[in-house]
Amino acid sequence: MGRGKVQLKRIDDKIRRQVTFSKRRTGLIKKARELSVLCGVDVGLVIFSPKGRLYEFCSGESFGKLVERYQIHNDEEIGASKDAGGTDKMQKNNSEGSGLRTGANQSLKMIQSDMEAQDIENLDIPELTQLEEELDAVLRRTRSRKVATLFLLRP
Amino acid sequence: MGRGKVQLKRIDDKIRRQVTFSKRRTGLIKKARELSVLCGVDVGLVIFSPKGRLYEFCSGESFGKLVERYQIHNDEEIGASKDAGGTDKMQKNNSEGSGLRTGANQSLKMIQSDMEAQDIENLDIPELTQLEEELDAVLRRTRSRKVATLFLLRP
DNA sequence: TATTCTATAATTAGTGG
DNA sequence: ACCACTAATTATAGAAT
Repeated sequence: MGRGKVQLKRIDDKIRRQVTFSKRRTGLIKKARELSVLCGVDVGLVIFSPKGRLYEFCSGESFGKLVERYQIHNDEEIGASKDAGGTDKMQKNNSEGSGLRTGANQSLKMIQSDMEAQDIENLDIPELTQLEEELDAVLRRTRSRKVATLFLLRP
Repeated sequence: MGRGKVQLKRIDDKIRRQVTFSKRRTGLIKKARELSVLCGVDVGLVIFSPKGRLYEFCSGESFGKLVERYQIHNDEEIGASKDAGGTDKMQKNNSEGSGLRTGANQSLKMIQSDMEAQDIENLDIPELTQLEEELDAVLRRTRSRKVATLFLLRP
């Protein structure tokens, strides 16, 4: 799917391999999501990068739950619904000229510095779990605020 | 990809849904294999059909092996989440005896203080949007790290 | 229900920023 | 390492089997 045909073997060139990894990983996750939505099925997908970083997609329940189901799949299955995926965005910068008001953007700055710190790499499971929950909560709050602002505080 | 455009919602017609499931499932597994081969990465994929049938793909070692490892850790570290069964937990034990290591939990503390601050209430739309994206990214990273840890850091 | 045909939609390899 | 572009490959919706 592109200018050249694809050979089913490991791409030698490191750069090209990384680029392909990035593109195809995104595409694969997208297709996993489409399958789960279009057909109403549960899909779990994990991708380990060469450096041990993990990318995952999971429709509905958590990956852990899916794994549990995997173990008992010979018996029967249950149904559930939720959403876990997301699009890959990760842009940074716009540090100063963004028109951010001081005082009000403390949260934002905290998150930014948090993202730059590599501390996450050193957290253990309980810490990661707790952080996950907290982030999830903050994200919900942020989205709520956003929607509320959009609907209620129009100029 | 076909005679008609695709709408990202569950296909109503049972027959069409099943046909699509069959085709896309095949395609998804093929693409998972291509990604793993082309880029030399490990990929695990599980698909539960509505009727409980399981389809899977796994590069390298079997998915079952990964699942076993996952389960071991799941029992050890977060076995408590089993009895709850729900998605919403939100306990806030973060005192100090929680076993959090100083240094490594900088991120966590930042988020915690962030949550306590009410600054989010004062952000405008662009700020909220940016914060939303950053949180989404951090959350994704956190979950990735968590699963990666579960899979890779066996004792 | 799965597979084949094939016109068309979707993905992506190569390229440049 | 990510974004946009575009040509070309690949996947697949619909129909038929």
